[in-house]
Amino acid sequence: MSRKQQLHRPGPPPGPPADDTGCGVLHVDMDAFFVSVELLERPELRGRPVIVGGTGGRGVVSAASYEARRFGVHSAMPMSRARRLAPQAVVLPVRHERYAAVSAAVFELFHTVTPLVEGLSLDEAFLDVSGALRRLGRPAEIAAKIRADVAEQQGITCSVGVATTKFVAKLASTRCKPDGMLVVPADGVLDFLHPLPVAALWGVGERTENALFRLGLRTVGQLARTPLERLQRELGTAVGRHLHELSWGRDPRPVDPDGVDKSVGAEETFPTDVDDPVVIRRELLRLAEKVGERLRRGGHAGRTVTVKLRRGDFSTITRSRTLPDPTDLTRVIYITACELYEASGLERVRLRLIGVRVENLVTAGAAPRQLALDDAEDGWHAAERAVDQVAHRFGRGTLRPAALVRRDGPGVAAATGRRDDEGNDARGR
DNA sequence: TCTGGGGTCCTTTAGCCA
DNA sequence: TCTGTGGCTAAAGGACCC
Repeated sequence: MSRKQQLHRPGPPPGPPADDTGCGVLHVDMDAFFVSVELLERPELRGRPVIVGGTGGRGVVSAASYEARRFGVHSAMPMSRARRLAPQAVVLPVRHERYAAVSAAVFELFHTVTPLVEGLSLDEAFLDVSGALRRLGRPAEIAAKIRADVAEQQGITCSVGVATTKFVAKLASTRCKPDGMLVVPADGVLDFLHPLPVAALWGVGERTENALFRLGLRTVGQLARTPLERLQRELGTAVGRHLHELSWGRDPRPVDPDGVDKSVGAEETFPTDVDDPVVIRRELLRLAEKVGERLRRGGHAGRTVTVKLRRGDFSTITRSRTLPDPTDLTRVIYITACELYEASGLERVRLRLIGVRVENLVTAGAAPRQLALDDAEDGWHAAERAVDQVAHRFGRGTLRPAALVRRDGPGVAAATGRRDDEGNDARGR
């Protein structure tokens, strides 16, 4: 459960069906998705507090069953705290591939309703059903059918918000969880919105909520009646305008099925803080490999490489460099990341997390390349694509840079002729 | 209590250039 | 020639989302 989901309150009491005329936007949200998928294979756990999340020393909760939520457990909570709050809870590790498979099936079902499906994450999506009314019925009927089909075909429940805009549909689905549906009629938007707490608004997190409290604003209605200029002065022009628009139910964003990736990144929190540059560089290589492989798989290349370094005290810096040409090469990403790390002044500082990200993405085929480098680059491209293919066929890690092979690992380590902790020089591999 | 990992978007600052 | 200015881009940090 996200912080937003903690704002959940029971929906309106049952009454005559709300008027869904003009409510072409559906927000479908799976209930406790990761937990629900796990329960498909572990039905004996139904009705018990179940938590899915990182089981290591520094893990957090990814999803909690509604039984676990009764103990105050919610997503993003440190697992150590969750275990204290609900010691009897069953804790399961995250199995991303499993959730992705169920998610793909659910999205396939969405596409039988409308091609206008905008996924927000594995477990939620917007659907624009305004073009499907003649074929499938009124929006509320379509929503009910989706809920029934998901339950029947996948064995899990979802909640659906039905409204005129994405933002209101999303709020509506949150308010009717779990296993519910809520229609917000076009002429009832402000009645629905204005009593809600400001934190219900998309874009109001802890910081902004506190800032709004300092201004004496606790409900969406109070925010709506605050002059735009004052909001912009206190929160910044963009955020102030954004929240003011939302508070009046104005959200012109269409359901956009063609979202393109803007960046690809990978990061890792160490089990314990690390200050050994050799270990850090080896992790940078591993992360660069992961990012490079995903860039190539997605047909992307990017111009800007960013490294993220988080100290033991949680303070975080980022350092980035924009390259002359877009790249999808692990080698280039790794070299750049190492140079940024070395120039950061944090080489002997204890770090709890490092990350590598590539931004300013373009389609790989369209990326310009320096003529002088083309031959050498082609060689690296061929080599890295070969590694990708081996990984695809035999599994990740079958072929890997010598620097990533542990001395106690299977066989290959001996061939590198070096100690594991010397593996910091893969830049020349 | 002690904070993951994948992202997007916004703001501020600084340098470059016309 | 010097100075101011505005646009643009890059870099860095931070808030927020699921």
